[in-house]
Amino acid sequence: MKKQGEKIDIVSVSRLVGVSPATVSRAINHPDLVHPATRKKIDAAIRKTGYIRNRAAQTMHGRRSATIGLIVPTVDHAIFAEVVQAFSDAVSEEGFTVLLATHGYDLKTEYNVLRKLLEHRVDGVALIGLDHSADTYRLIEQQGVPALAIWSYAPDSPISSVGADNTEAGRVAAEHLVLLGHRRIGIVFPPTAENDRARARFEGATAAFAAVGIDVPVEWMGRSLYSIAQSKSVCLDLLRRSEPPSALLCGNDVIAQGAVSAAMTLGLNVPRDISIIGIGDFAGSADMMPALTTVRIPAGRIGSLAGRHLIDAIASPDSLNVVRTRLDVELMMRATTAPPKQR
Amino acid sequence: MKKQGEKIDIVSVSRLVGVSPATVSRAINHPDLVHPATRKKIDAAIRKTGYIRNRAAQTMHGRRSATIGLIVPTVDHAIFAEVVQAFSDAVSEEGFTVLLATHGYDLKTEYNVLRKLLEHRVDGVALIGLDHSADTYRLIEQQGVPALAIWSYAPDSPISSVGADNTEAGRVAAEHLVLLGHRRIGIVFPPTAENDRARARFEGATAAFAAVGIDVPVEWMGRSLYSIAQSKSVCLDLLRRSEPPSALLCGNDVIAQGAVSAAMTLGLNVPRDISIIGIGDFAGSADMMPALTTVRIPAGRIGSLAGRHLIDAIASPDSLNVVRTRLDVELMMRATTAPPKQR
DNA sequence: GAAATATATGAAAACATTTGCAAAACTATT
DNA sequence: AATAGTTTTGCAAATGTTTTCATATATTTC
Repeated sequence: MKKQGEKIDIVSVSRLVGVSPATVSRAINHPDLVHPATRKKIDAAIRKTGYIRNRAAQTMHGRRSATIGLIVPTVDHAIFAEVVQAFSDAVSEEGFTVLLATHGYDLKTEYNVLRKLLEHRVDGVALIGLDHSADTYRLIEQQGVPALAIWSYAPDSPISSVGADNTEAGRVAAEHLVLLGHRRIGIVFPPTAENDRARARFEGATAAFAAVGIDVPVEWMGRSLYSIAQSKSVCLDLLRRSEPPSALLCGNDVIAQGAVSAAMTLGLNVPRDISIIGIGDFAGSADMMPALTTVRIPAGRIGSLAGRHLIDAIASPDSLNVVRTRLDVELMMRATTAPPKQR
Repeated sequence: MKKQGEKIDIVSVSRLVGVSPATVSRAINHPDLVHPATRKKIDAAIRKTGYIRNRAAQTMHGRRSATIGLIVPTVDHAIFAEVVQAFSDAVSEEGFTVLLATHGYDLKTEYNVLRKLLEHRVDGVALIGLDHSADTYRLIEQQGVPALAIWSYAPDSPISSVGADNTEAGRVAAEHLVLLGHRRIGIVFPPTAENDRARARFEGATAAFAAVGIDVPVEWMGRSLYSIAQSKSVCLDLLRRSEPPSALLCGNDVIAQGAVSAAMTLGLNVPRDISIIGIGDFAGSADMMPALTTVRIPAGRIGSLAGRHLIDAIASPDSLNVVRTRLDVELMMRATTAPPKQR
């Protein structure tokens, strides 16, 4: 259906113009080094032949691959959607393309996809959070590839990071409930084993409760993955107990949405009968009914800042020092929290 | 911090083992062609040196790049999250890595990102839907790269496709409302100019209405991007009219969520006072309160099927025939639709 | 134990580009 | 018109790998 025969590479273009391949290369990569007239002829020939330069050859020569690796746990939920989009926009603007890989919250898989990205000689790599296997950290160090942790801030992170302080996010959520007067509080979180974001939030929250003498009994602690359906069923169990809590602090907005759904299913009025707070402020949280009170993590800003920082690191490979950027979280008081009912 | 000096390539590995580079290459790519003992020594050397093979060199040699381009309008919303994840999983399983690019619903940008992906010599490329610029189609044809349209099914698509019949989705939604007895119906859709999915749904719906003599007046036609907030404000306007419709057909679930939110804000009971139906069945639609009635587009199945089909097409470059795969849509009757109130 | 076959390895060309160096072609200065 | 300086171009080496072809070694068969 098409003439496969005519592969057009840089030398066929150069022949067409009557000039050396080197000049064509320069016309593309350093246009100011070639005579305007020649450049014009070359541009015309490129357009005419439909020549598309081969980045692989370029990469092989030792130049940049113009790709950046982005490794996220999943892209299936709202959680990372915004940060992935913002990051992708930021690096695309500088001519990079994103190599995307997901690991489904499995750190062993994460190591393997990192290897795969390195095979493609990505110019830099961004990971979510700071919980990674020792192998992963070793590989990054050993290959000397610019790396960046997105989403978490920690003053002692081993690699550069751009993110919010999740401990503070947990604390802010907890203090909001306390300030409203709640003392009988349940918390619903995802597994925290290989997830520093969730762990930090959990610790921030429980520390804040402990500081005012509130103790969360184990029967009010729910465990749910990032799924509305699962969270709903967990919260249903929790709220059906004879003495349910008056407020629920949820590890993120998805879990909180499940909690709201569970409460409404049981005929409870949110927030009159039960207060619910999330963390994250995902797209949609502001517009659900009732609007979700939550602690905002500025995903868009984190993503684009991360993209820019990583590109900076790539541009100046000499400065190998770790830079940590911390973005503020913000309490978004909306309609799912209120003072507890008098009883 | 690390010895940058020692770049480890295939020849340094081969030297360490005392064997030729060719043998190392074979040990990696065709292990059965090398003696077990040699292979073992090579594996050890690779592990010891931390050698990571260079796909760029491999690509340059004319082999596969082992990358697949995926171009979506956006990854920011729930809309494409599931399909992107499923697609990525499917192709990763076969050793490919995804080069992700977004164009923000702009077909000119789409053309440019396609070019960028071709520079990286992707082995195949997947696009969303069938509305693409003439330049885009020409480029695909001219470069002879296996291409696949995801998300739309059309019997006459110029390239292979895996998707649902969006016309039918629109029709199914419309007929559900008609069957319930609604005749005063509004519809809220995104711009349909460069979006064949939305256009087909719109046409399917209006055709179904016309077939039973229902005419949707222009003042009951809302236009909203895929944003809950925007949809809410559009629906608020629409529902505040003196004679509001008894049902709303929404272009997708995000818009429907905005509609539900608007209705509740106005103190209307969904579905008693107004029925609302979406299209898509995104994650979360089943669990919102009330649960959204919608027409299910099987995003996960579409994504993984698309991944597999594209890989098949890459594996057998000879068969250049177009194959079109059509997945069924399904009405998900949930809690946001009911017969109209007697009046 | 020789011949025939199968297995394992190496040498070298090929892939498409970039860039340091040198030569050539201009321009400016006297 | 000769010299010096600047701009533009070409040559050729280099990049890291794979694969074809040939050769060497091991295994089987008689």
